[in-house]
Amino acid sequence: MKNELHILLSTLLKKSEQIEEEQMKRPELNDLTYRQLYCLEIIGELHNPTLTELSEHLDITKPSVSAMIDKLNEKGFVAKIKSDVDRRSAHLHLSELGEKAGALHEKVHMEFAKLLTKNLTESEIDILTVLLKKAIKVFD
Amino acid sequence: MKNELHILLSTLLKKSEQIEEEQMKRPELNDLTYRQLYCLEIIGELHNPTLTELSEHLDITKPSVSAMIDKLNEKGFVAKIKSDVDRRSAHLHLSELGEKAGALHEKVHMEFAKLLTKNLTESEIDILTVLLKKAIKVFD
DNA sequence: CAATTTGATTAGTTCGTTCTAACTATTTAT
DNA sequence: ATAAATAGTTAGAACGAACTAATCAAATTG
Repeated sequence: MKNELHILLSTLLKKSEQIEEEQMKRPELNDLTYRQLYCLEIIGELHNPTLTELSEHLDITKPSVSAMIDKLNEKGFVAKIKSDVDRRSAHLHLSELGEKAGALHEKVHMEFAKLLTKNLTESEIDILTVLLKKAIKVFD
Repeated sequence: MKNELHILLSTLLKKSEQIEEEQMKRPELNDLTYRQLYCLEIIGELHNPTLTELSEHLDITKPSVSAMIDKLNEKGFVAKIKSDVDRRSAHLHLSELGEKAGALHEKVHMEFAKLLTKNLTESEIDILTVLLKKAIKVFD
């Protein structure tokens, strides 16, 4: 019995991984790799970071980031905008396409949640919410 | 209110991804890549497949699989055992280390479930189980 | 039995991701 | 104003992951 929840959660997690994989194949993502997508995600979170800032957050060297951004730039996902304040540095801006791609991870989670609540009534959703909120405290 | 569950699930999924990432860094995995780990997982599921079978399941060419297996063999995760029935072919066997690595994904899911139920009472776990079982039917 | 098919390998290529070392351009500090 | 620090780039190397084309050896089939 106790094991049952484990199996359910395992199914759940596998499903979300599967949904993500499917989403990665969407043609507008132009064969983005997971790494490149993650990069866009972080750029979105940091709000137009410089190359150095991005490099620190990704924990890879600046030349690596530079190369990666070049590719994302060629593919039309980001633009490098020279700073007026410090003319050595440039800020990374997501294009419309880049924004969409960067939000994909979050979107997958949302889609997943929507799917998961499809078979539940309002009150069941409320109970589930309360339980998960309690369960999740363990992560604090 | 309705959105709250979405956010909770998003947190949950992110946490499971984070746990997986941490597990990947364990030294006994000997710098296995995600792809290599996945390969071990599939070998485990297929029970000593031949190279061709593995190639079909991974949906990559045989030379690609061959190269990958060579690396996993060097690292001590798999062995190639020549078949007695068909002497052209070899069956892939996981070493003890390979077994453990291949089961990691499942183990992460189990660990996650255990963590998640830590703050819940028995009856709460029961309710959660019922709700998730109902919710999960949407995937059939 | 000869011809074809099949299982696996080898050789060579491409691309992504990362590194270090060395460089340019600009800004800051002595 | 010169020296030191910082932002970013370029060049060159290494590895992983994938591909195609060609080959070898064993098994199957006509």
